[in-house]
Amino acid sequence: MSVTFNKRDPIYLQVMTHLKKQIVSGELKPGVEMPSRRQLANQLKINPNTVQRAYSEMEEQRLIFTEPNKPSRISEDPNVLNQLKKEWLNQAITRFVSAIDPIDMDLEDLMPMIEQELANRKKAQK
Amino acid sequence: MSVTFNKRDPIYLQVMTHLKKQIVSGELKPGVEMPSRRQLANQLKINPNTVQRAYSEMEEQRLIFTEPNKPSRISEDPNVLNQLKKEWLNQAITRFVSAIDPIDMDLEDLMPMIEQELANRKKAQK
DNA sequence: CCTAGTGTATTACCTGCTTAGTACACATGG
DNA sequence: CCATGTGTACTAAGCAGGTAATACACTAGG
Repeated sequence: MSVTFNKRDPIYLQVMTHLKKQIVSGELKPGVEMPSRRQLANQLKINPNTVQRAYSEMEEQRLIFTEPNKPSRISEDPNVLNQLKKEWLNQAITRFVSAIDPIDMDLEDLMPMIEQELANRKKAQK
Repeated sequence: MSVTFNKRDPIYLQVMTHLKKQIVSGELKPGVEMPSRRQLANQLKINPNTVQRAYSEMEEQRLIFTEPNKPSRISEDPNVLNQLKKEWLNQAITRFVSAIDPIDMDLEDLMPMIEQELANRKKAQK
């Protein structure tokens, strides 16, 4: 796992977003163990407290759960996971439409640009 | 002009985004006078310095220009304006694709949701 | 002339984020 | 039994960025 942080947003939020993305994509499956706070902090070159903040907020959102003295794990509750995907998708669309709205272009003309960008991503992935 | 600010992002950035949006949409036409720093600040219930910061950054980006002791005005340079639209569109698509990428859905299935959201916006606009 | 309105500049304050340093309870493996 | 690794909690410090208060130079209009 590697993340490139921007300077604007708080690190703990970027970590959360990164993890949520992995949950949505299925990279992080329900029930799977998360890296420990200290491990992840070491890996990302950040402070363990910052990871802790990300984790504890995700725990509040029921996305992960922690049994005493054991590594945190991804939630297995289908409701929670579906809700996450739902909100993730919803936010993506809302933001996109909000950005696209002031532009004088039809949706049909945007499609090819989106497909182009999707293709670029797959290319860069390998 | 009215804006609803979120608490996370700096106000001056939100003001910039708001103004850029208006430029992109054509609400703010080239050469038109901007509201004065104090006026806009008063209207948005924020500090004049915050507006000043937004304005001066937009001036650096050549989106507005200011003759001494006169209200700032929207740029009339077609290159600058086209560049803005280009970047705006580009960013919208990049962000959207980045958000949509981890989701296991085809573009065809997303289209109706986008159109739905677009319709909602027009409805709420009036 | 002088008041009110421009833009501009400087300074100080304040909040939030990050880091660091400890400390504690508990479980596990050697 | 003990060393190590979990999660958790608390405090302190510092840093950076955003915001606010104030003052200044200039212009236009009454």
